[in-house]
Amino acid sequence: MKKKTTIKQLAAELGVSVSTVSKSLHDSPEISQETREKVQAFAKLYNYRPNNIALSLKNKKTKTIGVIIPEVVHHFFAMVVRGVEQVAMERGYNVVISLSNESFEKEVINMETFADSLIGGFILSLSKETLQKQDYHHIHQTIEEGMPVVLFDRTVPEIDCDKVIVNDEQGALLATKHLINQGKKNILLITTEDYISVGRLRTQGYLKALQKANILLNNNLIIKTEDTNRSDIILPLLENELRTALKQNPEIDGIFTVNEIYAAAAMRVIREFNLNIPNDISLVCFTDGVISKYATPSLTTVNQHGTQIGVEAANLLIDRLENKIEQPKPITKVIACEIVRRDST
Amino acid sequence: MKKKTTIKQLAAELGVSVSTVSKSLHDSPEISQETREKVQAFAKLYNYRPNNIALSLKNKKTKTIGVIIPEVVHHFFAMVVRGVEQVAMERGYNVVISLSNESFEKEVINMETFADSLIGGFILSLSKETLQKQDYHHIHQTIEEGMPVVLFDRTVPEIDCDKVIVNDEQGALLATKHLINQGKKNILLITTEDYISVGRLRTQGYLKALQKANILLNNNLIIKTEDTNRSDIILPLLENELRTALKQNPEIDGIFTVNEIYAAAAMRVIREFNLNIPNDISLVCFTDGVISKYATPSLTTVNQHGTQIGVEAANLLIDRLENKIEQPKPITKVIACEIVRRDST
DNA sequence: GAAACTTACGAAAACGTTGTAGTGTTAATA
DNA sequence: TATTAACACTACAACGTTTTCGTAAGTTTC
Repeated sequence: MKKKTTIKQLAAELGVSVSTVSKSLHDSPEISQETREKVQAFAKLYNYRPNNIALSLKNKKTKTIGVIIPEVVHHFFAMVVRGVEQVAMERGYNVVISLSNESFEKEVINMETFADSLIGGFILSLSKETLQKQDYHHIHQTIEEGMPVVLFDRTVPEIDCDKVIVNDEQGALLATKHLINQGKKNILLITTEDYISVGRLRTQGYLKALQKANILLNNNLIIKTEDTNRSDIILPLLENELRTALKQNPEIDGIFTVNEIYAAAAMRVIREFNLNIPNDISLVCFTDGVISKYATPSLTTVNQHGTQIGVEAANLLIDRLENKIEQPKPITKVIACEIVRRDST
Repeated sequence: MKKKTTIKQLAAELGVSVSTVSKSLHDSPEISQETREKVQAFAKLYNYRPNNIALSLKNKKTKTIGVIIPEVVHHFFAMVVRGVEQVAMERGYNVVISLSNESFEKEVINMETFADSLIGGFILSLSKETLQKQDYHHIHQTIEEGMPVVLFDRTVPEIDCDKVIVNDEQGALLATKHLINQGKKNILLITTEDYISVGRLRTQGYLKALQKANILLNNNLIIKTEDTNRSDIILPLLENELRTALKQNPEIDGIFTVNEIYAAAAMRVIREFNLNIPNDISLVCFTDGVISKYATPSLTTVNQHGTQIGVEAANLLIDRLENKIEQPKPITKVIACEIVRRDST
């Protein structure tokens, strides 16, 4: 077991000082060509690689960005991570991912642990619990300590920092309009309670689309559910509500859901009623994930460009870290959504 | 913007030495009760938290474990990460996740960057490209440098380290037996080429189950596909092969696929043929993910207990790091699979 | 009342690296 | 010949922390 080579060891082997080695490796003109080449050859031979911990201690900063997401087992967040990772790699940064599991407490602990150690800045999406509690002291404190923070997707106006957000309202508007364009007039919405900002915005987009098309709002056609992790509890309730809605409003000819799982539940119920998708009822949902792609029929979705969000967030953060942005005021980037047409409409 | 408090600052404020502060914070008996309390109160007031980078430099080790997975947008790997993260949190470790994107080169770069800096040990699953190339020098080198490595799921015998593996053969055997128990006799297998170890093992399990039930192997009932990320290219090919197989072997009454996506493709084709699942053809697949759960009908699957694999891997690694394992020889833990019965059988 | 011991604290080295400020040698200039 | 300049290198502090080894006082012991 050979331990890692240090500059000191190289210096001893070569009979020169530590400084000479360090400078040679950085091609400093202070050192003669000859010595430089000798040192570099030796370093290569011994497979020398600098100890980043020492560097970090010296530079008071690390080339690591921390990503905190509520969930990994989640298509959208995974896509964002992929985008962040891609940019970080290109620009020479490491990515540290941590999960809040939608818990306020874990989010706080994670941020503290990260801030304590190796992180230059944060990219994060708030947990549901945090949004419910509306307690953002940990984020404020981190920003206070001079650490750049980029919020994505689940953001709040109370926090003053760079943000990358999905244009949820526009996405929902597109989706609803898409259904209307197919001649559908009685569109059911399955959404979440309003404290989830994205749920609220998507509901707004739906309403706006109806308004634009001069379709009168029918409150019976909106189902709002609690948004918890326990889909095994939520879904049966949701399916029941949907059955009732379909029985009481047989005129329903389109359904728009704010996520894939609700769409999957909707498909199940629609099939129970022996209705055909898309002929009897068209179906569109938010989140262009695996369920939509591989369902039969495949689902038309609203793609939120998760990877692109990750890319933008990472670039924003790294630009801040490297002082490449003159503008001191926080920047908000809005990523437009796009309809992915498949067989359900 | 208030910068982070250091021991030095506390010492200056209190008019004592740095050593006294450090010892007081660690409740050393060398320091009087009175001083200790004063220092601790001050530390709390100033919101002091130790700088982990300095600690790492001093201790020559960090409380961080690196996880390298081929993909985040993948249910099984995401589950494993969740398990690792859970244990790490409990035992006071950080988790750094990085993605190889199934690329050999990225895997190597990631390992080097990690090894250079902040990592105490690795948990990883080999990329497909690495498996194809059979080039494991980067892993060997890391182990040589004294860093514990735990391999999971995609492992190879050439690497001598701790491993946590899924009992793929047993899982496949269970799945096939499950179909046989339902009275199915002509079971089609959709699997990957043999260089993917898990594909090979699953194929073996299928064969073994047939043998045990005294069912003669029919080679026409095995479809092997390339396993690339480009499912948009692979799936249409696969679906065509499946159509041919169904036409030529109308006696097929069960299908077992080695992943969810192939199962989704199978569902699509079965529906084309106007056959009923599970009455005409029963369907079982590996990977208990979202597709199986939310499909209609929901799919019977082989659950690989991803979270548990992550838990075992993390515990194994941390035990090594903390020298809690006397046994110097590598340990291999085998996690059994389990059938999750749903509506497709 | 001196030796031995305890208590409570401080000085300094160490971890690996970088950059500033020297230092000694040789060569060019006045 | 003395002064200066260029060159090629070294010494050392610093980053924040822990820990070993002192070392002053004060306290016991005989």
